[in-house]
Amino acid sequence: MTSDFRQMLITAGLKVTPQRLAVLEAVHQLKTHPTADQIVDYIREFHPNIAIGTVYKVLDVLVEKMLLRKVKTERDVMRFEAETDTHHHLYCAESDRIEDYHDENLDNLIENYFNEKNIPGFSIKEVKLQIIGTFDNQNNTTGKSLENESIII
Amino acid sequence: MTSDFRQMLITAGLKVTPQRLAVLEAVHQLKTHPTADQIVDYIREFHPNIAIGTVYKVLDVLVEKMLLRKVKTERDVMRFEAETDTHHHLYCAESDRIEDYHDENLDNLIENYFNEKNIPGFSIKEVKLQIIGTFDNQNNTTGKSLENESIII
DNA sequence: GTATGTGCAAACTTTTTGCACTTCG
DNA sequence: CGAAGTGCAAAAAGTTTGCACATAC
Repeated sequence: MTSDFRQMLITAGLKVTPQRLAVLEAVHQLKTHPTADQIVDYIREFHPNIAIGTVYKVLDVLVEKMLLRKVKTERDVMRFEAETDTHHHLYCAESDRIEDYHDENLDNLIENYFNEKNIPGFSIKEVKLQIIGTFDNQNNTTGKSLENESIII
Repeated sequence: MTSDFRQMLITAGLKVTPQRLAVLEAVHQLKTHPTADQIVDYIREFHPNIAIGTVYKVLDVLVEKMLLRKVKTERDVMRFEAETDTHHHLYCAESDRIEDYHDENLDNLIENYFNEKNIPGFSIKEVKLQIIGTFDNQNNTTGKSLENESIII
C-alpha cells in the first residue's frame, strides 16, 4: 500500500518523503473528501510533528501532479479527494456530505451527446455532474443547516 | 430595472435599501460570476460608502432568499451569479473563467435518465453539469470587451 | 553534494462578528 | 416608533510565504 504511494510519487517525478506518503495515505483513508485540517488531524496521530504549512504545500503539489483532486462546496474550505478519474458527486447541502458517484452508462450518454453537439467557442475536456439532493439516512455530521444550496463548479 | 429589484426584495420579504439594490444591480451587470470584492468595487463607483461587511451580509441574505446563487471554483473565493434557474457552467481552470450554459435537450436527457435510474439512498433535487475545458479565444483575460457579447471579462 | 522538501511563524486574504448608529416601513 | 439594516473596525478562519534547517537521491 505504502509502496503504491511511493511509486505514485516517483512516477510523478517527486521525491518520496514521509510527509507526502502520510498525506496520500490520509486522503485515501478518509473517504469523506476531507479538509486540509482534517488531513492534518489524521496525520498527527502517527506523525505528530507535521506542519500545517507543509500539508498545504504537499496538497498543492499532489493536486498539480494529479495524484489528488480539489473539491469545493459552498462552505469556504477546500476539500480533497483521492479519486482522480472522472466521476460525479452526490451532494447534500444541509449536511455538507459528498459521495462519489460512478456511472458508466451516464458517462456514455453524456459523451455521445457532446460528440454530436458542439459548444461554439469551447473545447470540452471533461464533464462532471453535481447531483444535489439529500441522503436518506441523514447523519448530519456538522449540525449546521444550510438555507440554500449553491453551486460547485 | 431598479423597480424590478425593488419588487424582488419586497416579494422576498426584505426591506428595500440602497445597498441591497446596489448589490443586485452589480451582480446582474457583472456577468462574470463576480467575487464579493469585484461587487464592492463595482458598487463603490456610484455608492462609495458601502462597507465590505455590509456587502457580505447582503449577499448572504440574497442567497438565502434565492435572489442570487453562490458559485464555487477550485480557487478559494466565493463567487455569485444572478441566474437562479437551473443551468450549467462552462469552466476553464487556467483562466478561472465561468460562463453559463443553457441546454434544454440536455436537461431532458438527464431528467429522463434519472427518472429511470434510481440512486439508492439518495433523493435528487437538482443536477448540474460542470463542463470543463478551454475557451477558444483565451486572449481576453483582463480587459473588458464591450463589443463581443459572448466574451465575459 | 546539491537540489528539493520541511518546520515554523509571520503575513495575507477572505469572510464573519459585535455593537452603536441609521433607516425603512 | 420599532424592527431591521448598515458602517466600522476588530477578529476569525483558511491559506500562503520566506527562510533557515533537514533530507532524499
